[in-house]
Amino acid sequence: MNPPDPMARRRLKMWVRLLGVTRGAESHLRKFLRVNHATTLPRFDVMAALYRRRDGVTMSELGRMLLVSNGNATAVVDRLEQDGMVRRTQSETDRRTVFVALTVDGLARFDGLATAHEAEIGKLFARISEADLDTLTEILKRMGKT
Amino acid sequence: MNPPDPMARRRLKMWVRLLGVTRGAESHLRKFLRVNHATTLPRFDVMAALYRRRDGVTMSELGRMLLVSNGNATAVVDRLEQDGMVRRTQSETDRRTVFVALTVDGLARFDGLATAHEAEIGKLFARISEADLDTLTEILKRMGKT
DNA sequence: GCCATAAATTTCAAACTTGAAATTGTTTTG
DNA sequence: CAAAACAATTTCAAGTTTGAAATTTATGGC
Repeated sequence: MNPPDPMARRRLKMWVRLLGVTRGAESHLRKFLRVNHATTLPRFDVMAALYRRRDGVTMSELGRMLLVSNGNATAVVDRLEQDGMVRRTQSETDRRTVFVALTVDGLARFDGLATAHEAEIGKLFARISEADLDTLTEILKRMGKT
Repeated sequence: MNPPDPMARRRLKMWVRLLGVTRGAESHLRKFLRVNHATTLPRFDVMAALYRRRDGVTMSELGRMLLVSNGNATAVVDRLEQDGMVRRTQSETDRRTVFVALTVDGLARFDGLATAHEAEIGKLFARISEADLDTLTEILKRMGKT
């Protein structure tokens, strides 16, 4: 009925592997953040985005950076704001837009988190050879274009 | 304070790329399944797992196959069961364990879904060269060990 | 200026996800 | 056998995530 397409089949196999590796690593990181640092992956992701853009981003930009919906960004930022990790500021020139940025506390908190996170990633992928690592990064970079 | 570790840094860069590519593809697939097939990614994942193991799996196995928690598996299976796509059966030899399997309807439904899904993956990753595809799959396979 | 349209964010309901606790059933061990 | 340890699943509360609808504000054409 459907003409089997060998290339599509191979792409599917790749996708299944990709998903497996990513989910496995995410599980590991979630547990690491929870057990060792009493936080979660989404919170970490938001703080990391705000760390990269220290002078603040709008909610829309934040969602775009993390590839999550607007509603999601609002929810996570709400909780981080309650914890005093981030601060919202209304734009002066456009009252629709809201800037989010790390507070001083948030920045201090993230400093520790980022170091630990990087070290954990280092451990998590320690078994990958240097050659594979570079090849993989290159291919992923090409895939990311668009 | 923290000795910068160039290898860990490179592993982190790779991880950020990996996450970006995976999230992007997941978003695309979610939308595809919703708009064209009125279903969701988690539902599809469960049905795909049950398709691969046509004679049924236990709830624990299902969770392990998909790398999700027990509670999650229960919830998605509950909804699929309500829709008549899957069926639960208690084990005769161990009354704690429950087998889940696709119903006839579920199987028919999945047939269409799987074809469309594979074709969409084919399109989604069409830009990857054949060489990259194989290299990537090999590396991911090595990473998946363990 | 006024109105339609567009843009930024929040709100909302539903679904998904997690991890811990509770339930139920099995196995091991004293 | 009884008790303890273990195993499979469900339940539960909290958090995450989505996409659509609602809200508020800006902008462009008339």
